Amino acid sequence: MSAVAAGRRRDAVRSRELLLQAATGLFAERGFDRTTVREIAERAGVDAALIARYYDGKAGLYIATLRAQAGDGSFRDLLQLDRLTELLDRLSRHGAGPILQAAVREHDDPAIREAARTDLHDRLVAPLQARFESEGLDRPELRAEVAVAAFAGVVFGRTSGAFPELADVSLDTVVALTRQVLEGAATAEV
Amino acid sequence: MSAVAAGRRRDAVRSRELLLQAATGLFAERGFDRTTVREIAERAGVDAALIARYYDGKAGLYIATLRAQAGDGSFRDLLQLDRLTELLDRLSRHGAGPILQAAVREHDDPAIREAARTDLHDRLVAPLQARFESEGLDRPELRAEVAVAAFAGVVFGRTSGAFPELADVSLDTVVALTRQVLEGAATAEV
DNA sequence: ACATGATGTCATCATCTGTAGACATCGAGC
DNA sequence: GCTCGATGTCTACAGATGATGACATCATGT
Repeated sequence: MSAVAAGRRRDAVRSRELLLQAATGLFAERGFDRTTVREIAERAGVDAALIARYYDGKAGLYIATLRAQAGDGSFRDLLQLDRLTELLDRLSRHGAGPILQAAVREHDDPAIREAARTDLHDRLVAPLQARFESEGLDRPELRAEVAVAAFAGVVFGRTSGAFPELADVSLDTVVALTRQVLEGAATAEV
Repeated sequence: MSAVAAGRRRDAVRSRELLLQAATGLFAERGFDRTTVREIAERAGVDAALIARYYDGKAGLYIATLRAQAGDGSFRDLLQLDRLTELLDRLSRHGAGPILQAAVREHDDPAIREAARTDLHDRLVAPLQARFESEGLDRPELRAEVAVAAFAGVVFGRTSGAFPELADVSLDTVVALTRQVLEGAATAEV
């Protein structure tokens, strides 16, 4: 019988997937540094040594979660209301995720730095930049970067415990506020 | 001869001060977790064991740096141009510092969490809140929190390495952009 | 059925980190 | 000059962490 078709008790593909999902959740909740390979393995119900085997270590697994997230959504820009709403909702609930974390903290591992930087740019900065360009604004990339940075600040602020009001407010309200903050990056005279 | 008046070879006050300064710099550059007591001691030119003796451990030293910064500046709000300029300048140069770091990441130690939260509120949120109140805006505290969170995002974005344009741009330009971002939090309809 | 590669498990290592305590040395007051 | 508290230095420990390799077990093709 084909191994792929049957529900195998030993299934490398499945183990990889379990690790990837567990890692995605934990990295989003606690960040890269504060997450241990043993925690990931425990949540995945898998032995920790498999991280080294299948992902060449913790850093490789982190990059894999980046790559996985990279394909999960559209590339619409943050100023489209549904996009902003969806992102704020998901990120407030499950944690900021590896891409936004790169906006706020530099990683030690150069491979991680580069992968995160690329993803952040492609998924969040570039779409906004394109919009600003099409609107004829000057310095579109700079404006897009500022907007994404401010967006990251709001997202982290919602989960950091430092802003009680911001943490408790309704999604719609945060969306309205954040939208106006992003507009600020577009309308500033530079 | 009085011990305090003379330049003593053994001087606890001086050792404490050296540790505090070294810790302030390192915590700002790398954050709490990534800074080790041995690094702090080395930069201070002092033995690491003195951290435990004089500050009751790493967490105590961190809180001491918070307290020290708490008294170093005025309590003007971020929308005063000179205040915004001064802060953006300093934080871009020396790193975000412990207070803003609390805006973005939750600390493990409850004592640290509480101290950082209080300082963040008193020094940044409350002044903005007062301004918004005096302008007759609704939800002044929420607006102030959003503004500070966005501000933190911009500051971290400048040093995270993820935003090349933002990192390189002149101080005046960042100030103009950030100011408009903060205004967004004030003008949004909620 | 058997050989072989794939997959999983386990024990262990090397390193780093914060902390504590023993010990040494200095300096002020008598 | 001596004593004793203050200050500094050194070693070591206990826990955590990422990584590694040896070994066991399963599944597949023949």
